[in-house]
Amino acid sequence: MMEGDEERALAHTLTAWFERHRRDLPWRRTRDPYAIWVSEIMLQQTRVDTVIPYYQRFLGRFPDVASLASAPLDHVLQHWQGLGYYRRARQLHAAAEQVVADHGGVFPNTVEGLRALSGVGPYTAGAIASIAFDAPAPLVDGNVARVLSRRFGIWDDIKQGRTQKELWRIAGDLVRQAAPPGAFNQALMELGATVCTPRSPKCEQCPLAADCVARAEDAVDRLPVVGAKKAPRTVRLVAAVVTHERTQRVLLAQRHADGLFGGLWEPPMVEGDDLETTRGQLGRLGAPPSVELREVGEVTHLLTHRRLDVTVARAHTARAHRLRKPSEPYVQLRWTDPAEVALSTLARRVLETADQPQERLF
DNA sequence: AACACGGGGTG
DNA sequence: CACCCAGTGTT
Repeated sequence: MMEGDEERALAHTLTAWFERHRRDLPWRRTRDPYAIWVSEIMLQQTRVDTVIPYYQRFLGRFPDVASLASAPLDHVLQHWQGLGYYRRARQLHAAAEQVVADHGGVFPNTVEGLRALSGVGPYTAGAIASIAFDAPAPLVDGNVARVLSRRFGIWDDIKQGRTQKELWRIAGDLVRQAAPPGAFNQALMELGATVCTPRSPKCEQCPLAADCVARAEDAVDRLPVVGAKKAPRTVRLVAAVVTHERTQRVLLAQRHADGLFGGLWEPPMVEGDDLETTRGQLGRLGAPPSVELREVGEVTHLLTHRRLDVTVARAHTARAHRLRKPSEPYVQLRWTDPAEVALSTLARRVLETADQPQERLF
């Protein structure tokens, strides 16, 4: 058999399947590299259904790379609030400036050129190169890793560097025999997203079932192999929601650009669980002294690597005190309307909890 | 190689 | 509740 025949057959089968079963997604209605880039950044570790409304709003407000590059970062963050991994928004903005400044507003069309953009790693570079420019560039994401590990019976931990290297090699062998490469890469991911799912895969609908090693060995539910994950650490916090009585503005703090919820605003939070200590800590943060905090509720927020148990305390003040420069993790304090700034989902939930009317216990 | 980084859908 | 998602950058 000629070298590459098996790859060519698989690629053809999968691409043909994709033509019949592809979902109609907003970013599949364009060949604009900018729009495809935005979608790929949003889709990092984020599901299609979550991304769609964000993508629509974002493209409406920032229709091209120039409009994104010239927009204030705060506006970009506001359109990102709730999506998570906020560093992506900052890097997207920085990369837009890169494209305008270094490439005259024209997107790079090679993997190497794309890789140089902030926030574009090996996956995203392969995605843009293949989907927007039809370059025969491979890509491996969670879906592709799952499909390939099952189809070829790969029993090594897919998180390991060596296994990843092997997966990228296979993906490369396949995409080089595919036409067009962009459709093939999307087909691979689409299969993983809709048929070759992590649990309860629909093997009876799978175009690759006949040649699937995992299927043949009745091992579909044991592949891919993924190493054990660490349990998230629990952190106890107190959030202080201080409202200015006349204006109803709230004391909000902006987080440092690096780290958790980078660049977003929230009611000041300090580690710990007792209100007395919190009051002192707030002073250290530059907040008004001696506000009377009253506990009004509890919010539990789950992240991949953290569990945040937040006690929500509320206070009112008659005067909007002059604010000092806060200490870490905050960079600035402001009396503001929460609707006017970018909030994390945690901050939103804290504010909602503080807004609930207090019920008497009896 | 390990870790930080959000949020939500799914079984 | 556990799992994991169209990953990247830092340490």
